[in-house]
Amino acid sequence: MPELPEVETTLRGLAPHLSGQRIAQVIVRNPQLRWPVPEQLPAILRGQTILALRRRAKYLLLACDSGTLILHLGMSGSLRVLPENTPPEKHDHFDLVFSNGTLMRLRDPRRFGAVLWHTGDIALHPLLTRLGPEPLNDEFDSGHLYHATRRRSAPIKLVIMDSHVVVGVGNIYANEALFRAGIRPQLAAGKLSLARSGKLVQSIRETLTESIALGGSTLRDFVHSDGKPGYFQQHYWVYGRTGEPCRQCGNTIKQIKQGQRSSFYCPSCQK
DNA sequence: AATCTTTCCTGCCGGC
DNA sequence: TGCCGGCAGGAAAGAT
Repeated sequence: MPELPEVETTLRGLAPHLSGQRIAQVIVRNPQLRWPVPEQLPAILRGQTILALRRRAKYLLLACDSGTLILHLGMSGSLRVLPENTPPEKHDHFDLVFSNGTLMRLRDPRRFGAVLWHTGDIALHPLLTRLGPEPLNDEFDSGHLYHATRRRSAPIKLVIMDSHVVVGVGNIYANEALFRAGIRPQLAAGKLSLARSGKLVQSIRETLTESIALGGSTLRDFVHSDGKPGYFQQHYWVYGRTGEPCRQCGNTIKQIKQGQRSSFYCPSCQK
């Protein structure tokens, strides 16, 4: 499911096909996503050029002539570039059709994704203003995490998944990063030492960076792909491995529930 | 029927 | 008393 590495991979796959393209037509087959796709959007976007693409948290931002198109993949969304006459399938809700004969198509079976439009400074959009730092930027460091966790009784796993603390850490990578850092998911965040904050920051960075690198290998198939772009198999240390032996020490991986989500950890490697 | 995925929102609680 | 932040729980759709 789209976590930050998948979104970053999608961005890198889309960028060469979309930047500089003129939008000839916008097709909204089902506007009922997480929020309704703005009714005026097709009229607004027609004739505009995509100037640049970037990512903030798990939002894809397409800068156009008069504003920014905001895309979110939710839990099940995917984007791909196709020839413009490609027939849509059941969950294909939104197309940007370009004047070069291609289109960008959003498929989202569970419809928790979003297509929104913002004029003016994109950093001021309500969804973006209160976000914490990007996990791969320098401002996300041991001091930041240490300060963000002081006097917090919530489990550390929930705090690193809090987008006000740091963006882009979803359930899979939260579990993997905590294993890598040797920290139990249920540790009260306020009890994390400065040194362990640094270790966790580094672990989050490495976990995401390795996953993005893995995703890069799928870029070749981005256009005309039948598979899900940016969705790749990988070798998890703990995620989904309940009852299996720890790859590091051989003890049994445990599963618990935190904030209605599954957490996985090795009771001997993580303290 | 339960589970999984993201993230915003509601409501309760305690502190000042 | 009112406001604030922290936190738990709930909600959305569909495949399995």
